[in-house]
Amino acid sequence: MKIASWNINSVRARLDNLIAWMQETDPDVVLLQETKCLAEQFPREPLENLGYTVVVKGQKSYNGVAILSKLTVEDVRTSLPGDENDVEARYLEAVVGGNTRVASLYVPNGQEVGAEKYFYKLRFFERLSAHFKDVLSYKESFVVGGDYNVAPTDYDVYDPILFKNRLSVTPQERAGFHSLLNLGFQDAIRVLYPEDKADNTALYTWWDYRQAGFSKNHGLRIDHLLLSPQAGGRLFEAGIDRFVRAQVKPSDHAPVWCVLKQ
DNA sequence: ATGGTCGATCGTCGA
Repeated sequence: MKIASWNINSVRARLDNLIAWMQETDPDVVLLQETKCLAEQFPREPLENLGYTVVVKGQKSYNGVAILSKLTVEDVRTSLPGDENDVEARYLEAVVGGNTRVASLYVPNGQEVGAEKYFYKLRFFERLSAHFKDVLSYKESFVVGGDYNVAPTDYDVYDPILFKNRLSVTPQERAGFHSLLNLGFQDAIRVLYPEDKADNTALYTWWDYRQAGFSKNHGLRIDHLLLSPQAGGRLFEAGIDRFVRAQVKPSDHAPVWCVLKQ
């Protein structure tokens, strides 16, 4: 089972890129973030024509997450518990293929360290921890793919000195991400590409559109696939489809994917 | 250096 996650930065602006990438890489399940449209504006039909069931949590202009699956889809959940006043479309969960629960996650960017949105981001991690504590008690494997907007360590940052205490790398944000690992999740990329052995500059998933970030490889690793212990035991392969970021009219993020046995 | 480049939407916000 191949599961891929991609912050697409508008599914309507990027539909051709999405279809070409899916035809080339043939994932069973795709987790999308920043689809940036209402559910009724989502381009379902061309994706259904490729053989995928399409599940959407939409929002006008901002955010938006989706799950595309060639496998059966059951038990869909469309929001993250813990704040009934939060209407932002950032979380979608479903069971695919009967034995694997997946979630498409778009953690708040945080805007600026200390801003109101920054604290919303930190609270969002607390809500994720509380919800995942529950989900990890279920029988099926659980894979959470998405844009976490956190570079977990300095190995995930092209210039750690420049980035010191900036958004996405503050100790508080990293603690939020790490609290998920402490629940028992594994970071799929780091299981197969450990920090001390890998070419960490090849593992970035986001590059700023501005100042030619991609051509200079000024990147961050902020998109992740977290695997429950059961899912971790099935891990066979993982990678980042960096070539997608080099194409015409790209998203500022590259997809991250993993293959689980069975 | 407080810029720069995108997308949604159409002046400006969010990233």
